[in-house]
Formats: sequence, structure tokens, C-alpha cells
Amino acid sequence: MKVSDIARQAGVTAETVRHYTREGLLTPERHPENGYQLFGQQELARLRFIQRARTLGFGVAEIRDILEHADHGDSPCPMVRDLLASRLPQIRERIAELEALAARMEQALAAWEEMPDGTPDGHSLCRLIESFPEPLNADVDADKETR
Amino acid sequence: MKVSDIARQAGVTAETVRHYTREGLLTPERHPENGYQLFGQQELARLRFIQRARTLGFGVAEIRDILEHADHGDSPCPMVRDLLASRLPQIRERIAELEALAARMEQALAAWEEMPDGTPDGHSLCRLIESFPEPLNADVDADKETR
DNA sequence: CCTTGACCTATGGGTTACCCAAAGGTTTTA
DNA sequence: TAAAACCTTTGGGTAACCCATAGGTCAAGG
Repeated sequence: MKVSDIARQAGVTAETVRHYTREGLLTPERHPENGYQLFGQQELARLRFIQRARTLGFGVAEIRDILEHADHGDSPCPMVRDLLASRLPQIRERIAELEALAARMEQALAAWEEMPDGTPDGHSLCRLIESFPEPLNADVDADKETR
Repeated sequence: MKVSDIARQAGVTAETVRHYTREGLLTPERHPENGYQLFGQQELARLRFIQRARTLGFGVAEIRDILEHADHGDSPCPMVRDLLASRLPQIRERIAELEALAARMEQALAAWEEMPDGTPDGHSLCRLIESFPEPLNADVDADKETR
């Protein structure tokens, strides 16, 4: 199998496969003559494993560690459980942040229904934004990479 | 006011202020002799405006556009409303993704209570992960940059 | 007056998980 | 056999900062 073959079978792009290979999660053989990467069934299983791990929230570096453990014959399961258990509260926190953000956005949209568009006058740039509560110096960056 | 003064007053780091300055959101004067950045009350107000906009989910590039509109004497309010209205559904979608992720994580943790840690045997790397439903080729990357 | 510590500057690299373009070699197909 | 399709590596982009480095500046105490 070449790159795009395994990619198609797993439902990812060839670029993603190359990315995992660069990161050491996949270790294809090389065709001795043309240098093409050659993947077998084992690599396909590995790729599917990676996908499942990704859907569980594991990062690429973590998956690499998990795979290395397994390749050494060690069970990665305890590590997997620990990672998952420690990550879950962070996800919940993130959800709460986003819900707060959505609530602020809705509140803004609702309030602005009955507020005139003001032309910037040196004291105000956009009342729609300035009428908002001052950030509490801690939740300012509470929505990193939302966009 | 120097960089760290305005930063303190707004509750952000000096690095953040420098970042906004580099991105053109703040345009401090320069001390002619030592090249230090000098901020006045107007810049402080601008910085606070930026913070409010950030808590509403606007990106730095968008805020720059908003500020430029205002600086040209145009009301940025309609733009602000449109941006907000178009972003809200994306936030909701993201929340739904994260909730699905949290549910998968909890389901995994629960199921693994009664599953033995297996040693990798060539057919299985980690059953805890492999016992999971195959990603549907679309939600694989549904949780980008969660970590 | 001078030293020290706190602060300033600009530059460049790191973070995350990929995506994309370019330049050039290879394989497949019509 | 020539074009289409695919392969390779390299390098740059994404978002919003954070951090390290090297070197200049300033305020206060001895």
C-alpha cells in the first residue's frame, strides 16, 4: 500500500498519514528503488488505533508514547486510564467556558436589538462592546483558540 | 505609562501588550531618547476595549478591523453584530463536540473498570482503546486542539 | 557616584495537528 | 509516448500568545 491507499482505507488524507509518519507514529518500509513509503496491514491497524485514540481526546505525542509502550511489550492501559481521567475535568471546564461565552454572545445580541449604532466619537468606539462588563482579569483568555 | 504599567492596569501581561502593538491594535508613541513605548489614557481605554471584545469571542484580526473602522469614523457596530451572529452557531457546535467527547471519555472509563489490562500481543495494542467504536470518518478530528 | 535589580528593546523559536504550495521524480493510463 | 495522477522533501501558514536571549536603560540605596 502506498500513502494514499492507506489514507483512503482509514478515511484520512495522505497528508495526515505523512504527518503521523514524521511524528514517528507510523514506520512504513521504503521501496528500495523509488523511495515510496510502503504500508502493510499492521500499519493500517495502527492507523485505526490512532484514530480511535484521537476521538478519545489523546494528542499525537501521547499516542506516540502509548504506542512505544506497547511496542516494548508493556501494557499502556494504566497510562491510558490516567491520561483520560486527568483530562476529563479539563474538558468539562472548557465546556463551561464555552457555554459562558455563548451566553455572553446571546446576551449581547439581545441587548443590541434595542440599542442604536453609534458613530465613534472619541469617547466611545462601539457602545455595543463597551457596554459589556469589564473582564475580571482571569477569564479574559478563557476562550483560547475558539476561532 | 510604560508597557508594564498599562499591562498591570488592564490585568494582562506586558507580553500581551507588546503582541497587540505588533499586531497594530495599539499604537503607542515612542520616547525619542530611549525608544520605550509610551501609552496614554486613550491606549488604556483601547486595551480595555480589546479585552471586552476578546471575552465576546472576537479574534485579534477581527478586533483590528473593528478598531480601524472606528478610527475612520465609521460605526463598526453592524460588523460586530454580524460577526457575533455568524460565530454563535460555531460555538454551539463546538460545545456539542466537546460534550460528545466527554461522554466518550466517561463511557470508556466506566467500561474499563471491568476490563483487564492486556499486554500487547501483536493483535491488540490496548483493548481499552481498541474496543472503541470505529470513527465514522468525519468526527475523527472533531476535537481539534482540545489538549 | 556607582552598583544592583528591575525594566526596556528586538529577534527568534515554541505551542497543536495538521494543510498547502512548490519543485522535481515516478507510475499509470489512454 | 505523453499526459495525468501520484510520489518525494522542504518550508511556510494557522491563533494568540509565552519564553529565552542579548544587550541597553532607569531608579534607588550605600
